[in-house]
Amino acid sequence: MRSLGAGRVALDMVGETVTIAGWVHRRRDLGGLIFLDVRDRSGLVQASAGPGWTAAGAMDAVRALGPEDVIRVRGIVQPRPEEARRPEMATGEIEIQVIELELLNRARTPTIPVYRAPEEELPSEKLRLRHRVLDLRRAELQESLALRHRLALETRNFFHGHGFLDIETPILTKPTPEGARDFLVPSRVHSGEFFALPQSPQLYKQLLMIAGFDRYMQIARCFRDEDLRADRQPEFTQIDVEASFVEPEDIYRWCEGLVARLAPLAGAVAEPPFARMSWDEAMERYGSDRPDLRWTLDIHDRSEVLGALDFRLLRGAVARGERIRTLQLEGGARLSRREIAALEGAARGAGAPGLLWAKILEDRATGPLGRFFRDDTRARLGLASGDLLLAAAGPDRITSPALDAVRAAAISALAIPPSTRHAWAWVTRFPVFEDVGDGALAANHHPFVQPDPADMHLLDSAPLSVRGLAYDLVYNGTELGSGSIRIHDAALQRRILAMLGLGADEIETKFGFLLDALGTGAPPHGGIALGVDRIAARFAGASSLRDVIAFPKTTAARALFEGAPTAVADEDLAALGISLRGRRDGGASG
RNA sequence: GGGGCUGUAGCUCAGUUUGGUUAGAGUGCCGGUCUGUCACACCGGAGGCCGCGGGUUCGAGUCCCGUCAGCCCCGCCA
Repeated sequence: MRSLGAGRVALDMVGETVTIAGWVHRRRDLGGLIFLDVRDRSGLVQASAGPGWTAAGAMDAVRALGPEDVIRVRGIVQPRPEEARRPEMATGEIEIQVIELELLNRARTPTIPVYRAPEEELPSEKLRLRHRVLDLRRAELQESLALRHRLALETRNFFHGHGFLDIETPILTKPTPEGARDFLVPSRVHSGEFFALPQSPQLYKQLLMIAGFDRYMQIARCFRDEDLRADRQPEFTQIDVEASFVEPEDIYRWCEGLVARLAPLAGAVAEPPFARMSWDEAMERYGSDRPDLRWTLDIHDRSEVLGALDFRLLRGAVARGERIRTLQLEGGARLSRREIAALEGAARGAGAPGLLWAKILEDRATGPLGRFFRDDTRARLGLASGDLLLAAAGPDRITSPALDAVRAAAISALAIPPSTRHAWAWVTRFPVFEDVGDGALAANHHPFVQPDPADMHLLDSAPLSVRGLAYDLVYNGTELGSGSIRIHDAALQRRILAMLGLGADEIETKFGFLLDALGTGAPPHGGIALGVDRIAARFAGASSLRDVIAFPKTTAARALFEGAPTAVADEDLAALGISLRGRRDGGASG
């Protein structure tokens, strides 16, 4: 139907007759001479129609074209006149002189424009999602989805090259008590019973290890029925990896090798080995388990110096066993009161009661904290004239997130240049448990993380101090992946589940199949899952996952194009043995 | 579940602070002129449930209450 893509027409084809097919991107009608930009996935090319080379009938057809009409053009590749060349465009040196034009399909005037003038705003996201086929025709989204394809292809090739098998796991699975809410799927055959869509293939990949598959990978769709964010969709895609007889180092090596091959596909850089940092160190130095290491600015514990000042608030904090932690900003004294107040606002927004500060001037220190400085305070803190000291006092669970937020705000306010553009890091040794109050424990990650053997003696006495063989891959402050070595011992797995508050019966009902499998001779194993949507969004420079997903959901978890979810007919529910409680919307449709 | 922002022509937005005659602009669309345009240019025209419902008022795009939708955030979620 066509001889090549519109964007592939090139200068060395001058004189050739070509046939292209695509959409009318734009038409410029000069009267006797008409120019068309013809677009397909490969790009744009200008077609010109004029009486010297285009028959009268074709001329009329060109005159009648509107945007997004689908056409086929046969013509001769010609160089443009000298003064009409556009070297900045891929096909700007040439044009196709129209001999023949066929209208393949008429388009109604697009509700939202595909063509966009320079600096013209995008239509609202609501309309972009409702008219997604038009939005997807834009070069940016075409390129984002093409990037996703290249990432997926390279990923499969990489793991294939390392002996991994791509194995599919079920979409209809067993509801899990832990973690996120499940999407439930009613079983018609077993009325009153439900499948769940997988939150991840976690248990299946462990079962595959136990079954002896050694090295598994899958680009897997995952589902979590939780509220959305710009970086969270109810269905998302993971590069899911698991291997047997491995240690964390093996996983790091594979992931670093993978990322080093993926990054160049998007013009990013990843140079292994990546930085390593324990969770404790990340929280201590950056207040976050996913620190943005493009900036080296870090947090210091200044309890000793600041707690000794005649400042009741700080003395009290230290007396309670709390700490005073600071960020010291070189040149930060140039910030205005208003700008510093914005930093304080960042701290408050993250849950801190406030933020203390001191401006270091030539001969003195000012501000609510600077007023209390002693003669030697400045020297003991290593502060220089022009610096700004920001301090937060309190328990770490308050000061860490607050200083993390302040750090980001300060970097932005002072326009501190990053020391690198691509900061990759492993954050390791996450706590196995988190405190959910009243002495109850929850799994910090999931209940299958292998506790560090060195911490095993703390399991009963100080479970919150137990670190796991768990690790996150962090890129520029975004968590792109998360994994761990798993528990392969049935007794330990049972013990951990019990610590999480599950009764013996519940453990058997919910996890009996796993424990049973572990008892059949499970190899030591571990793995990781990398977020494809996040990787693609980061690499494509997209601010939202929606820009790297063909048909994403809105923040209210709706699909605007096709209109899902939707009510269903009563008879369909009846067949599933389901009746709805209370009112329901009228628009039931089968 | 909670907080914030937004909703006016097909699209992008003014107008809402301080209620007042006929709600504007750009672009797109329709018609016309135009042989080197590429945001073509020029002339003319059509196009509005001011998200929806209620209230206050002589009078509501504008004020109040409710509601729906989109986006951002907290909770939630790795």
